[in-house]
Amino acid sequence: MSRRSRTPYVLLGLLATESMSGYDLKAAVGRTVGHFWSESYGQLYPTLRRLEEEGALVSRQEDGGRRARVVYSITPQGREMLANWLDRTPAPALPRNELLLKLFFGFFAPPERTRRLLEEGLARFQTEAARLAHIEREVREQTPDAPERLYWLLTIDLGRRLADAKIAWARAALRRLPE
Amino acid sequence: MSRRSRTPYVLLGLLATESMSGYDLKAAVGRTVGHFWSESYGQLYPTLRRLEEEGALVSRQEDGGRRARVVYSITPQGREMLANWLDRTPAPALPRNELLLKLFFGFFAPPERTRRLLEEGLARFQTEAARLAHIEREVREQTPDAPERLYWLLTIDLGRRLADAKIAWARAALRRLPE
DNA sequence: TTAAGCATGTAATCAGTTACATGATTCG
DNA sequence: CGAATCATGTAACTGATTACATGCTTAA
Repeated sequence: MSRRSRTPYVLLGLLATESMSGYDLKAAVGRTVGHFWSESYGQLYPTLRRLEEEGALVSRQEDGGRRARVVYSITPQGREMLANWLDRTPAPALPRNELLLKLFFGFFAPPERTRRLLEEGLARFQTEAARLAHIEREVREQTPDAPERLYWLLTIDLGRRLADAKIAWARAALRRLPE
Repeated sequence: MSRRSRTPYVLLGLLATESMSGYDLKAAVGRTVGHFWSESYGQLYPTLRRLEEEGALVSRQEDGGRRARVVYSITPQGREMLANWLDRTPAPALPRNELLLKLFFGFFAPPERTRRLLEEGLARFQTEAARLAHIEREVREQTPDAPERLYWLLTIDLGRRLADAKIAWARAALRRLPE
């Protein structure tokens, strides 16, 4: 079910706070929702065009010194489309975790290989935890009065808890592994 | 990177323990790796055929009473293919979490809607935690001597820790939400 | 008899990534 | 001057789901 793309809503959501170009949007996705979402140009630009055709966005050329950019702004219809999507309960995503898949079949690999799998995972989880801690500090310091801030912090909080849980798990798993 | 399908390896991995039909494999995926992986018939059957063409699997017809089934067994080449995949470090998956996406844009929805989002999430996380606890009991009771058991339990352990972290987060988030 | 489960498969469709193409501007 | 960054896009490909098609067997 729900094989509908969510790309339109990511773009509408970000543009609901601030007008931006496609290029800016790509960067904004990475900066703001990057720890739980991603978008590629190949989806982004065609979606922007489609949303404008549907009246959810309007664009204006902007050329000040640098290369001409196309800045998109959300329309009332766009806000309605966003609100409509927010009102629907998200379908649970089909899970896909390749690390766990390899671990599950770990019996068929040399033990030291599985050990390394977990060690590499642990390193990634630690990097992720540090990154989220950094982002949280930034949000707390740099946007003390943004009304969206609570929601941003809540998503970061889950990210941190999940990263911490993965770190604790990887450490425990390494202790339980043979050799 | 790594847009290669992992379907072949899921099938090889399951068949490395026990020969099965495509129908059985679909059920086995749900039963064993279902909490972090999924496969559809549309991927499964063509992949089985391809793997047999490549010499990684062999099939035999089996008709005992019920409808004829095609049972697949892994070959030495298949085991090598599996080992080869296990030896490679998995690429980190691009994250996609629709619940967090909706929460991130929660400022643009009525507060009670965001509250419900979290309540529904909490309910799902609790169901998931209970399901994993049940699976763990089953594995501990029913397969006390399977050599793969440690690896199965490790994947379940992460699932439980993540579910618990999500539950704690959702409760805390509900307390921080306005209204 | 009829519904549920066993069993295998294909066609249509789509979402999404990657690689490629192009060119301006800015900074070291 | 060259590299990095700004900026916008398209084409090719493929992974994957969903819906559909078919028909047998078994138990209520």
